Amino acid sequence: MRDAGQLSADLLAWYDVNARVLPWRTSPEDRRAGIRPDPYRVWLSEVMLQQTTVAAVKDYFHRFTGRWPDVQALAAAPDAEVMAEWAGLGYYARARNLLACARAVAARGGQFPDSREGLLSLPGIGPYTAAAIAAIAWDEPATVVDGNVERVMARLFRIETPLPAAKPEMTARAADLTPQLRPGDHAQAVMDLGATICTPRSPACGICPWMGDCAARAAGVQAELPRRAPKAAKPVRQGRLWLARRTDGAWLVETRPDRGLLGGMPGFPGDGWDGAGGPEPLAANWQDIGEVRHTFTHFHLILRILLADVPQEAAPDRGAFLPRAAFRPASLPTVMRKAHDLAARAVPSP
DNA sequence: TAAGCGTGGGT
DNA sequence: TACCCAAGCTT
Repeated sequence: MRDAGQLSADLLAWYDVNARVLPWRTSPEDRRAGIRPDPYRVWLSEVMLQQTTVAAVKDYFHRFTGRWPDVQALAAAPDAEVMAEWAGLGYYARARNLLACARAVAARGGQFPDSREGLLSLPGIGPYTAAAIAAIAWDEPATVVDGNVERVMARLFRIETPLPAAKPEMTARAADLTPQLRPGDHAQAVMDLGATICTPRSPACGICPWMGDCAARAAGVQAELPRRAPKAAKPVRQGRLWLARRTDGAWLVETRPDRGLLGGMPGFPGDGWDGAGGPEPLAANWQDIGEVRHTFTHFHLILRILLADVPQEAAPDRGAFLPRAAFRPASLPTVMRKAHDLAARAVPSP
């Protein structure tokens, strides 16, 4: 295999031609002119991209930056508005940490820390995101290791050790490859390579700039790497969700606890499936209108949906009625939106 | 350290 | 269909 300098040079040449055009990236002309991207946009995109596909992030990124163009604007936003804008993207702790981080940065004058250590101390910024900001926004020779980099390193160096045990070795290999020249472009180039050529299945080795260097390719095992420890089967949980609709069209909604599943998000009162539920929120003529199936990261969920039309003076024990004009299904987490959609189809609104 | 934490698209 | 997995972080 050639040395690290040759590998990085070929990768950067490939990237100069094949870099993906993404909303949070600067244009090729700006890159050639040495213009760095806005750290706020780099940070926001990196947090959104944690365990989330580029396709899913794009619209959210546009809405967030359109509404909150800088970190001070985001820091000043009400919690509920940010959570509502994040609804549907998942991993809602990210949104809570995003706001906490924005407010910490705003409190220090709106400047993100320029060191990896400083970035790591902020909420929601871990080893990957700190390195990504340092490399992409500051052009520091930080080594980013995400799922793409793990896969590329596993194949290039034929690392047979399963993840996550192999992560330290992959990090070390990736660090060896990180150049002093254009480290930010290098970091993005490895990720683009993993996303577009060195893909999980059917990698396009024939057009890979590292084809001749790849140990897994030489051995014909590229499609089998990286190996992973077997995953535990998802259990099935069952429970109920109560959807109370007032005669004026208001829905009974409660804000979930900050910690735990769907933390900080609005939802319909439930029981028996999330450890945060309770008894039915009010006495009513509940009608079982069907079930909602939803899969979370670590369990399958089957929910019976109970719907009731209740009088204007109904006084719930849990949650509060959200007026029709203020109720937007798009501001609910997906499982709750599914339940609402079922109810809206089941019985015509008053 | 390992579990908890969402969702949507691809195969 | 069922499974994989995606620019991970927190506790």
